[in-house]
Amino acid sequence: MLSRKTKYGIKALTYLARQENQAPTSIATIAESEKIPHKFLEAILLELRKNSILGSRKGKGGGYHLMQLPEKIRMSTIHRILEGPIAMLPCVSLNFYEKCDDCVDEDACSVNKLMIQVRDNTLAILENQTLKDLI
Amino acid sequence: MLSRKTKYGIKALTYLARQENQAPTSIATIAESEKIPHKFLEAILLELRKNSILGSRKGKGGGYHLMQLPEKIRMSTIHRILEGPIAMLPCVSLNFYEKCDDCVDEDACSVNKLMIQVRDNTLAILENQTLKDLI
DNA sequence: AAATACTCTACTAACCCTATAGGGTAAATC
DNA sequence: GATTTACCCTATAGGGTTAGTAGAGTATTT
Repeated sequence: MLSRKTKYGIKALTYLARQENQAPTSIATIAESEKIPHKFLEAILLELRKNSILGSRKGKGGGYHLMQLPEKIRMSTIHRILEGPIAMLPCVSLNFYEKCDDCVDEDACSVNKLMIQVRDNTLAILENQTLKDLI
Repeated sequence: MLSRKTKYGIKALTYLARQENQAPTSIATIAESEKIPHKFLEAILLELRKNSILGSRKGKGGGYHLMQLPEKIRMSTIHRILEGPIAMLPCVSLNFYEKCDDCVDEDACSVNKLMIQVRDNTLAILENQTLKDLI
């Protein structure tokens, strides 16, 4: 299941992507429009900023804005930042690989093979879809 | 991320599927071979039995056995029993549908559309793959 | 200077996951 | 029919994560 954090994050990003001008949008504006708890959204946008997805401006008229064009922002990137690995198992993850405690032979593991299939498919979708496609 | 419960469950099922005869296999045997905590495995197999995936026999020489041929057991079924919905969001689930609190218009929800794609793809794999394919 | 709005730290309640304990019950074997 | 084997069931506990809250601090614009 997708965490609320990721869900809120994607909704906030699409909100920003729908804005026509580059003017900053405040946390409060996004929170109200998308029905996201203000303080929770605050933390999410901060994390996206630290990962160079968003930029921010303080002071009056400040807020957040996208650092790239919506068509340049892949959903796989967003997923990895907010939700973590795309793979369903650590032993199947490309970016966060970890060996299983209980697995004697990974190549012979039935679960491993199945989940690699799922990962490849999900990854293909998330790499292909950009923020622009979600508008 | 896939829970250990599901992972252990699949491993146990493939172990049973690999057995040539129909003779019952005890929990202890599976637990040792697959390095699964005995008591935890007990609960998992019980759940699979309640869902008619497994049958059991008590007493000496007893144990668990598959109720259907491996090629008849779809991974989507197993996933739904042990892990729950295949969809990443309740509002995207076919079997466990639930409306989102924060969503005003589901048809206009960007996350919803994205996750429907992911679900359709994952589902296709899990419906197609059977226990026999995992051996 | 004052207002605005982002930044950071800390905290909490709730929930789920994993695992364990211990006894109860049914059935096969001797 | 006693014993053993192995399933069946309930309860519980620790740890970790998630979701959300609170409040003070800091930077910037008007």
